[in-house]
Amino acid sequence: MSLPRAKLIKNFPGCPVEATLTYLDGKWKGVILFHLMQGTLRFNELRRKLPAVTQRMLTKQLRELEESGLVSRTVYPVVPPRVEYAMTPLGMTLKPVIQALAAWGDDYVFCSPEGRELRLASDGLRAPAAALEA
Amino acid sequence: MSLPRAKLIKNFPGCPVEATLTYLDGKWKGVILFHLMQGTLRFNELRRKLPAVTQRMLTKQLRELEESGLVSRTVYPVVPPRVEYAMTPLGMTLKPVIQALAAWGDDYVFCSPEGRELRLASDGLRAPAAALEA
DNA sequence: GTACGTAGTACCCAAAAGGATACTGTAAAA
DNA sequence: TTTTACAGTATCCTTTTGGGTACTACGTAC
Repeated sequence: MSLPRAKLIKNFPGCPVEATLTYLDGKWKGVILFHLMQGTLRFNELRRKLPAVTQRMLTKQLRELEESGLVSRTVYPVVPPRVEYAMTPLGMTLKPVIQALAAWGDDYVFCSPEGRELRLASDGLRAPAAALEA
Repeated sequence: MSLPRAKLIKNFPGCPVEATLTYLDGKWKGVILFHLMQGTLRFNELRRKLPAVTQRMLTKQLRELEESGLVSRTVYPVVPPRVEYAMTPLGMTLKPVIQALAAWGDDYVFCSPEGRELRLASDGLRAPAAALEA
């Protein structure tokens, strides 16, 4: 039988947006994907890149990404253990999405230790990120 | 004093991605933004577009979007009440992000009543969304 | 013989998110 | 006279998420 996907999406308008967000959800998935985009990493390498996340949490998020099929986990049967995490081809298709998210964050979110703030470039004294690089 | 934003981001690599996700987080924000992108809506108009969400949840998500400055809420002092929700200029800057999310969802997420599934176009019998439209 | 690095699990707890249900007040329509 | 639409609140409850701490096994370096 054929898959009436288009019909389903018309019954749940906005579903594709929500659907994508479902896979990026979880406190650390965004950052993990961001880092893995730039290359394979071992468990503890990732851990060092995310000092704030606990071992338990990192494992959990990675398992979820693995289950979605966005990230692959390769175990080398050596001792001490060696486990490598990498983006799958499917995961790589997220690149434009991650880039869009990063670009918006760069331009409109002001990140400080006290919290986050959101504003239009024209609102404050601040120039957009592009201008800062110059 | 100048704002050392670039430095902060370098200390929290991946932060811009996470930062953006923070504002899209919440079970219904994606869909709400998706709909408001296409024009102003009254409370109950939105409600009808999202049959699955309760009144309490819709209110909560809208208040959060309002507090972020992404959505505006205009109350007309008439009876019965009339309240309109619209994207702010800041909210409108999210358009490319929402589009990227929607595009990816369209191409790689298969949405069915039983749940969601993720796959590469080449993996299954299914063609990418673009092909279906033809 | 003690400590370190590797990649995790197991167990417990607190906080946040989400959801069901019932209620409000006014005006117009049936 | 009862019902409907509007835009919510209030209260309570369940589920999910996130975090802290301790523990494992193995081999190597000190």
